[in-house]
Amino acid sequence: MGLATEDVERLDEIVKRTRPLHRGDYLFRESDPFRSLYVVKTGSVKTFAPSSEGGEQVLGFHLPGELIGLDAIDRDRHACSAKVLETSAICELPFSRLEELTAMTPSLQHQMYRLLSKEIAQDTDMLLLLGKKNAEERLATFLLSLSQRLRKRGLSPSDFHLSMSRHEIGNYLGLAVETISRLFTRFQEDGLMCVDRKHIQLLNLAALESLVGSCSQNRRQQQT
Amino acid sequence: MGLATEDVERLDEIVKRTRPLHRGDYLFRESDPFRSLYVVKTGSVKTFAPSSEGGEQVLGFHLPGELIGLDAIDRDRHACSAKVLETSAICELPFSRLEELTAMTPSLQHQMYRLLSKEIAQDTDMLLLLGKKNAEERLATFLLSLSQRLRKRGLSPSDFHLSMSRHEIGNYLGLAVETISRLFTRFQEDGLMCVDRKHIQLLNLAALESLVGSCSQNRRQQQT
DNA sequence: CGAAGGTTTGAGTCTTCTCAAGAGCGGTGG
DNA sequence: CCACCGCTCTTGAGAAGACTCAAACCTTCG
Repeated sequence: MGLATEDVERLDEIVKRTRPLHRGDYLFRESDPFRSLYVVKTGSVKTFAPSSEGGEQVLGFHLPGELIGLDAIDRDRHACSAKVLETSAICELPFSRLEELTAMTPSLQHQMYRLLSKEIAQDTDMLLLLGKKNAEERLATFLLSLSQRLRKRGLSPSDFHLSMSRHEIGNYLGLAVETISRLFTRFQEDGLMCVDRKHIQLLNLAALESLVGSCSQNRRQQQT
Repeated sequence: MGLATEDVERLDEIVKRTRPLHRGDYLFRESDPFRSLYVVKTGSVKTFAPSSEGGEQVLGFHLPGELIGLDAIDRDRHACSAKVLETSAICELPFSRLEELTAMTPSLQHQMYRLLSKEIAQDTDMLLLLGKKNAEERLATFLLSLSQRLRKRGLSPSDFHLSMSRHEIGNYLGLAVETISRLFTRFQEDGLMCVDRKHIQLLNLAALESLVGSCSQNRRQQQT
C-alpha cells in the first residue's frame, strides 16, 4: 500500500483485534453510531442497505485486506449493515484515533484520502455494471473481480469458495436468483468454469475477460 | 457546511477562479493527470466514464455548490471526464495545496473526510436505484434529487430548467431515451408535473415522493 | 429423519429495449 | 424573413432479456 514501516507501526498501535466472528454476526447495523472502520483479516463480509419495502441491496462483498465503513464518516452513523458470511477475523480501527494519527502524519493522511477515493472509483465501476451491462457481463465481471482480489492476497485466482448465496450474488448484481443459477449452468456448459455447489473453478479466464464489457452488441450504444 | 470562518479564509486563499466555461467545454478528461478538485459556482456539469465499446456511462450531474474530482485521488489520474452542460462558473482547488492545508487543520481534514464519505454514500444510493428500482421510480427519484439540491441552494425546487438532454438522463438512470420520453409524458398526464421542452414544473412533490421506492409491488422482494 | 432453506429448471409474462418514423425546435444562410 | 437542415424529442409497434411463478431436487442441520 505504500506505507512506511514507522507509519505501519503507529497504525498498529491503535488497531483493536477482535475475537473471531461467525456467520451471521453483524459488524454493525445501518443507523448504528459510527465509531470504527473495520478491516477483514480472514473470511468475508457483506454490506447491504435497506431498500424500500423491506428489501435490501447488497452493496459489496469484502475479502481479506479490504476496508469497511467509509460511507459512515459523513453522517456519523452507518449507512449500511455489515454481516459476516463465514467465520472471520476482523480488525477494528477506532476512527477518532485514526483521525488524530492522520492529522499528525501527512503520509497517512494521503493514504486515507486514497482509500476513500478508491472506494468512490469502485462504486463508479458498479454503476457502470448496473447501468450498462447485461446479465452475462455482470456475472463474468463479478467472477473476475473475485478472482483478481483473491490473487492479490496470494490465494488461488481460479479455484475458490463462494461464501455468499446465489441470492446474494443476484441481489448484488441486480439480477434474480434464477438468472444467476441459469448463467452458472450455461458458463459451465460453455467450459468457462466448473461449478460444484459453492466451489468454483474458473477454467478459462481469458474467455471470461472477453465476456466482460463487449460480448454481444445487444445493447444500444447509449451515447449522449 | 460547518466550517469556521478562519478555515474558510484559508481555503479561499488557494482557490483559483477560472473564467466562465461554456457548453461542451471539458473540466478534465478521463486519464488526465489529477491536479485539482473543482467546485461548481453556477451552471452545471456532467461527469461520465467510458464504457466498453465506445459508449459512456453518465456518472452524475453537478449543480452549484457541488464538488467534482474526488474519484481521481487514488490513481493520480482522472477516472472520468467532466463536461460543462451550460455556461458555468467553476472554481479550481489545487489538490496538493488543499492537502497541505488539511494536514495543518484538523477541522478541515475532518471536513474532507466527510466530503469523500458523502460521495460514497451518494454512490450507494445510485447503486440501489440501478439495482432495484423500475423506470418510474428512477425518474421520480431523479426529479426529486434535482428538486432538493436546487432548494438547498435557494433556488426553486419545483420550477427549473434541465441542462441535460433526455439522452443523458436516460444514460444516467440506466434507461433508454424513449423510456424517459414516455415517462415524462405519463407523469404529465398524471398531473405530477408540467414539461415544456427543458422547462420542468413539479406540480405534486408529495405524489412524486410516494412513487420513489414503493409505488408498485411489481418487483420481487430481493431479500437474501 | 424431517424440516428448512438454497438451487435448479421450466413455462409464461412483462417491463423495457430496439427499430422506425414523424414532429418540433433552433440555428444558418441565402 | 423564411426555407432548410440537423438534432432532439415523441410516439408506435414489435422483440427480447430478465423476471415471476411454480415445482422438484438437494443439502444442511437440528
